[in-house]
Amino acid sequence: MDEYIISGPMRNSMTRRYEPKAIEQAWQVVWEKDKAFKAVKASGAGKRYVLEMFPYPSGRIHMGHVRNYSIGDVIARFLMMKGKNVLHPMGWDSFGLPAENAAIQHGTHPAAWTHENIANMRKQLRRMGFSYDWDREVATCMPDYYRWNQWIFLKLHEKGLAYKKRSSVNWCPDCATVLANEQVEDGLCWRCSSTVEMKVLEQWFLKITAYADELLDFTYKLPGWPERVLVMQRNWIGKSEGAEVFFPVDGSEEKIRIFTTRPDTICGVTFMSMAPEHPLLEKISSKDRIDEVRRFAEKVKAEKKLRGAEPAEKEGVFTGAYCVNPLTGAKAPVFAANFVLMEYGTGAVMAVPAHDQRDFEFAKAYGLPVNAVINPHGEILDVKTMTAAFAGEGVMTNSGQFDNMKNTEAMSAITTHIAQKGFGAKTVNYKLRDWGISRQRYWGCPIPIIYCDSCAAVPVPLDELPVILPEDVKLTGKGLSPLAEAGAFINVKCPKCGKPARRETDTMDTFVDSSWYFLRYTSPKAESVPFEKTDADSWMPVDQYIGGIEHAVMHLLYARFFTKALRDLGLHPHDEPFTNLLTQGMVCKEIVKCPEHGYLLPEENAGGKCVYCLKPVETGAVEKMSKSKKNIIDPDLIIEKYGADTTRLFSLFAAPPERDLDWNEEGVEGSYRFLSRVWRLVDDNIELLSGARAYDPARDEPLDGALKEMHRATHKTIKKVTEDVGENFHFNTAISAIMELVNALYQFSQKDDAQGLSPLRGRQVFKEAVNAVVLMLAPFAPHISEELWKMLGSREPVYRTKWPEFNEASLVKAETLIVVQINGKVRSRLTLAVDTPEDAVRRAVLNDEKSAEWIKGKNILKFVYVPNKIVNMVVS
RNA sequence: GCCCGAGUGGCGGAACUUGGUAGACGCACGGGACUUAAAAUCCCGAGAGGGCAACCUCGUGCCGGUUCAAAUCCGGCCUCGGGCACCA
Repeated sequence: MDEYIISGPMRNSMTRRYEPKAIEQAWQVVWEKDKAFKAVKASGAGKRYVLEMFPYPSGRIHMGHVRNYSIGDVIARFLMMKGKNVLHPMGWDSFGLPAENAAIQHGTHPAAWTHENIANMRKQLRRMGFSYDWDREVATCMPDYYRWNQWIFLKLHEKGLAYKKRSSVNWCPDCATVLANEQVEDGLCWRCSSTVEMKVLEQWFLKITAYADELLDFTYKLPGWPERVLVMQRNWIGKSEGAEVFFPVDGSEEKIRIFTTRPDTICGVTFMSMAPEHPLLEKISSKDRIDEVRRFAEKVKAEKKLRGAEPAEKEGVFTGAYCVNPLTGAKAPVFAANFVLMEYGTGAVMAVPAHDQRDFEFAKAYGLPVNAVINPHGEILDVKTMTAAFAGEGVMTNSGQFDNMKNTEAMSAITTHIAQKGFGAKTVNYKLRDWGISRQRYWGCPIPIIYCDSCAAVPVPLDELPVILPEDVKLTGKGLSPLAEAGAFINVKCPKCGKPARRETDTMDTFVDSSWYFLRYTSPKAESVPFEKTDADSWMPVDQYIGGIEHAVMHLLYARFFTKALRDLGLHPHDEPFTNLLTQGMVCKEIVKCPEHGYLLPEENAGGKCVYCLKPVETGAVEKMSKSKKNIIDPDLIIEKYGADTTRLFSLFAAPPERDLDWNEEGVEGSYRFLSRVWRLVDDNIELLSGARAYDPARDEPLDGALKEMHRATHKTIKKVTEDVGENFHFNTAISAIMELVNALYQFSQKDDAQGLSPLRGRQVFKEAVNAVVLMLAPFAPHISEELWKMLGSREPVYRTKWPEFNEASLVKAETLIVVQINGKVRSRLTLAVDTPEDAVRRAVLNDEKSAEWIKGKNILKFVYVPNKIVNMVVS
């Protein structure tokens, strides 16, 4: 065998190369066979529910998934090793539009396409070695899941929290279908580029506004959420307190209802602005103005569509009507104005140009009067010279009995006055709208309602659930929703009167599916309830939720709403679903472009040249990986080349979780190199390691010299990694700490004298450190850890092994480095015994040659000593 | 416009929670060892400028402040990224 000695230090014929593929597959089989990650509630240990946002089964996982799930897996595996009862499930958000599009394009059935994708992605996730309890897998497109969507919908309907109303939707006349907001690009249909119209349709809504206050209040009770997500949710809910006031229309019985947050400015009203589509305009506009008002409304409607988000110039038309200020009796002209939104408040705004910038601009454009009612403290506003509205605080003026009050006090005084006089009342307004869940789509959860000519909208009886989505439908992408053409599905008998009736053909928004899946995971097989109360009670809330920031508002708000609504249905006792939220950054990569062939995939770039025309490529900005920019890396290719452990390790090492991560393959190689280095550390020293047990500071005699230092470094690293992983998710620094320890072990392993591996004690210290490295690596790179752990002679797999503990006494140093500053600049470094008293430190500094240079001939003004750390001597 | 977040070597990032050696760890780079050679591996070097050297000066977006001491705290500004955007 000797002729097969492999070159390199300390290699011998027993050496095994690090071959991730074989190891990883083998351990995945073991974990699966052992049901290693099955969540079982055992008494005594605390529960931890770790959850990553489940994926849409698009067909293949992408780097965003890899990152998201690697983060979750580190947390889950760490907690398992810490002895917690961990629930770590995975499933599929498997209803949605891409399945229908694929069906239309490729002639497959959405169900077949989806199931194939799930099978494929499940395989990919298993290849990554994530610690999921696969027995709890759910797929929202399966009847055993979506029947409970329907059940919950009916329960909400019973409570009046699901209702139907007319509302406008995006409508593509060419495709004859409704489009979601995100499918409208610059006012055009994303598929056929026709101009999208607004169409009024009957839609089902969920009354999320009933929970607006609670959803808002709890944003102040979620310390484990990133502040920016909470801020976004608060903005979205958009609560504002103010007053509702009625302005009678002069010469009419009609009253204009307005909402204002500034009742203090009511005496400064000089005109009224109303949304162009406000229904009252038809009634109050004068005969000679009505046509112009209508034309204006049409024009604004058309412009809104075209422009999308950009704000327009302020425009309006006079309606010919006047309203009467209920407080002052003054008359003010009524305008239809393009900046007033029908959707918010009451669709009508009292205009106070002196104290509102929009009203000010409008007044200037149309030559309307400006009337100041608040003076800034110590100043008097001059409406003739004002160039902008004054929106600050001040003292009331021109407001009759309220003059000389502070405007902040006048707000409530005037509101009270208005209420007493019956002109209006204090009110609260929200930007949050009820959630329209009707989708004219096939691949979604059918809404369990039957329409009967005699009984109207009748809920499907609970015992007839689920309403199964029929499989035999034509998918053309044209005409009506596929369900509307599925006769066998539509035609039913009315559950109430038995007469022929029709089923609802709309399906639910897929956000409904994802609003409670975390509850279903607690008892995924429950057959008579959406989830068992006892299971939800004990596993919920999710302790750590991890996902992309793109869900900051929609999904996370809907999930919070459902949690509260289901609580109020008595299904579980929790107020909030997710105690801690981690929003991970995007995975980005440099864009590569060929002057002739446009964006290039990484594999189309051969050493800086386009593979098609050999022209030099241009490299652009680092941007989020996307198919359209072609800056994507297929996780499978990376796993194939380097293994899952390397893929995981790199995605955790290259950046902290919240920050964007730039993908670069050299970095991946670095991670691979590190794992190989750990492998060799064990493999090259396997005989030494098998011949020794680990040093145990609790039982064994104390160490000194290099052995003590090695031992101390081990425990220092355990402390650092435990904190970084367990407390603040600083995975990148945790990994770098392990790297440092490995570097130190390489140094140590090369010392074969009494200060190294020569004495048995040295080998025991070495083994203690190597054991710690392997265990600490386990959450990041679990396969190699298992393999090395076995090589180190353990009979128990890592997943059943406890996380290493650090020993406080082992951290204690005999000597410490004192940095010496003179006038704030580092001039010397002294190594002194720990806890050397201050006067001894002072003497040491004065005796120190380097320091003395700088002190010589000067007066010592001050001596600052931070124990065991630093000295700063101020001299002059 | 408003609200967040971030600016540190050639690059990703560390130190910011708790003011105390700025640049850990990794990548890229340079040097050495091993090799017939290469790869791999192991070791060493490296913020910038100056000096033969010991060392010195400067240095965390900019300006100022607090402090014995500031990347870190405070005030003002600049740039980039994100979110909201006529919300009455």
